[in-house]
Amino acid sequence: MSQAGSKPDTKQRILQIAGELFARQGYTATTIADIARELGTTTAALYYHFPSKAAILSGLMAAPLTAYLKLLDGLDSGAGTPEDLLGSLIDITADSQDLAMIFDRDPAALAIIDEQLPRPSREMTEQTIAALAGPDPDRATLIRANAALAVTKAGTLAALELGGGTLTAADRAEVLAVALRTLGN
Amino acid sequence: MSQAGSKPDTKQRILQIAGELFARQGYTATTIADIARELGTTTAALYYHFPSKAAILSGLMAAPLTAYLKLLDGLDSGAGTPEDLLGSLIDITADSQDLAMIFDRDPAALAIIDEQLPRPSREMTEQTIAALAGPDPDRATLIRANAALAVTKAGTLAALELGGGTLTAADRAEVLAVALRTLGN
DNA sequence: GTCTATACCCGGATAGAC
DNA sequence: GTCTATCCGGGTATAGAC
Repeated sequence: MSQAGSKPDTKQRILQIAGELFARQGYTATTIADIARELGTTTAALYYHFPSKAAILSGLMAAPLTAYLKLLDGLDSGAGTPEDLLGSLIDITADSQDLAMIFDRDPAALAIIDEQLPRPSREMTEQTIAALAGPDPDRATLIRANAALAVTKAGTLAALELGGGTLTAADRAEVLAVALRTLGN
Repeated sequence: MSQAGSKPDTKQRILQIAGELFARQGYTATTIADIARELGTTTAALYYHFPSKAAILSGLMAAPLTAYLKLLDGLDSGAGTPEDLLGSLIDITADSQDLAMIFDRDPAALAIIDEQLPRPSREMTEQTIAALAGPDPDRATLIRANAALAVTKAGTLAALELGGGTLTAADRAEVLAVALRTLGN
């Protein structure tokens, strides 16, 4: 609860700073000292707000990861066209921003995340590919599914950069169209 | 020159082992001890063959990096259709295998590579995108160029996995076709 | 060319005062 | 809630014998 209105409480500032640094330098390469310096305090002060470096990463990942898990649950229930799925993936990527980069980048970070995940992230990716590829896919279809998934990530990140951090409606539509075309039709 | 025929000299074995480990765990996360264990010696022995961990990475990157630089030089000379370029990118990715993953994965590894590169890798990527996008690209074209580049990487890696480490002619053709379709035409 | 032993540094984390 | 001081572990790298 703490203060009601303004104060951008320290916890949030830490998360924001860490998010940027992790995205730019990677999780492992970013030190607690880096974050503290940017925050304007000492490393010890950080540990009042978070019990560990891994906890900061978790705090950062919690929301997007929940969204992704929810999306996958929806897949089991059958519903959803490839277009819906690709669109959701674009939105999750855009919302997370920095996170999208960490996700399949720093293996050390992945290991930490995997620990507190109902199922390994690897399986989550495979399930996504399977949903995109449809039943009984041949090699070419699997390749296209992998390619389409890569397009949602790379395309969204490129669009975000072009838009200075925001994903415009037009750019979103373009990324989605390209991803669909990559997938096959 | 050392022994003529058989002996898979230690230097090469180290490079091979390191390549696999770097790809699987990332450069930073892989310790000299990991490599030594796999090699069946101690860490000290490694330093007889390589002066540093970074040197191992460099030894691994030299060939594919040269190929990539040469490819970019060709771009300046005007020649080459997008199809040629995408095809070359697929081949470089397939040849390097492990390396493709390290490339834009571990930022620490990137920093090491950048040190001994005529120009920063970031510029190299930008030049590649520019070549794919063509002159005076609009936003949509830039997004597609980024997407197509991502497809060559993700598609090739997926195909390699399906093929158990080898890129079949059919798979190569499929990846290329998909990348071209992603690009626009 | 490989070993044992160890120096050295850096990063994460803790203790306890203020 | 932040500080100073410090511990501790792990990882790179070196010294020197064999």
